[in-house]
Amino acid sequence: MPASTDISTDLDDISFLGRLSEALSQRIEEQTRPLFDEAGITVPVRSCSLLTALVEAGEASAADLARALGQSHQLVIQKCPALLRLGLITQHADPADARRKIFRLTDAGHDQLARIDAYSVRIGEVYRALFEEVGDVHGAILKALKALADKPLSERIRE
Amino acid sequence: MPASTDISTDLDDISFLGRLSEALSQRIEEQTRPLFDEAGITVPVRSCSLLTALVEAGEASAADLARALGQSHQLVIQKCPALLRLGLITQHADPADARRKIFRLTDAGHDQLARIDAYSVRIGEVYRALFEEVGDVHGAILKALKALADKPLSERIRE
DNA sequence: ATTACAACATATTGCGCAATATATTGTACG
DNA sequence: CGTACAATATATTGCGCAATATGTTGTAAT
Repeated sequence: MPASTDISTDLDDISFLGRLSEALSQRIEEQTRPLFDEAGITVPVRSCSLLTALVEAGEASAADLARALGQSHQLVIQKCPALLRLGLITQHADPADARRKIFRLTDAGHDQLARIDAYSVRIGEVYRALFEEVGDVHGAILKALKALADKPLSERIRE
Repeated sequence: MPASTDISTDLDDISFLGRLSEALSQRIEEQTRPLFDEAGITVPVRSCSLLTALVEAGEASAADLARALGQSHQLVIQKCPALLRLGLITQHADPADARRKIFRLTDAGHDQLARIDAYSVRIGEVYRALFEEVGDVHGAILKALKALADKPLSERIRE
């Protein structure tokens, strides 16, 4: 838990938006972890999407998962050991390609995914209600990301 | 730079909002650093507010700065060595209280702050324009933070 | 005065991620 | 063929932060 929940609203602070969105990210993760614990979900919050991608693919290499998730290959590789340790996935050599190592969900992994699925319905409702309360954070952030990708700050500042 | 700029828009992904806001935070920092370099600003993007707080206080201990910034005391302590190395601040023992160590801005620190100040005007304009383009991300995130502080996910999910 | 406690600074450790480097294996082209 | 290159996995390192633990110094209560 952060030492304070006070967030500067000062526009003069150059990095304000970065710090704001980081604060939001932290608060969400903070509040999600205990809920997961309560629901018997041991999966790291940030690896849920990895498991989802894996169950959809049936089996996949780290590189496959990275492509499916839009994450870096190294990041996937770094997440997998924890999931192996938790017994949620297994790793096998690919007989057809000695470079690849294939991941599969274990029964425990499927069980966890089922719990997550059951949970995600409810959580989706909560977020939708939150959005109605405070405005479409989701959409606004997406638009901001797209805008910054299309025209970076370096361009914007020269106009 | 992240391997991909693709962001999942899937509401079913439980941690989607956290990952979205983190992505935004990263993109902003990514794009801000080169601008700083170009403007001769060596200050770590995330320490700008620390310098600002210090110049406003004149002199301050780490605990003072933490209170002013709403950050944890330890975080301030961890940031200061880099600023000392950059020659932007100095550290002195407090003659009145042997527990405290007092930080002050150096001339180089003031110079950096002046550059940042000059920059922050322009950058404020850019952000305001961005908000008009994509909606009030700033305000939406603030509202979401406040809403989650007032009523955490754990409460919301039980309704 | 002594004792307990609060405030402060600091070190250590761990987490999640990025960046870089390296090694291995497959593929395509000369 | 063999040589260059692409793809894959992995280790190492560094950054920014949180959490925890420790030691020191001031303060207040008895």
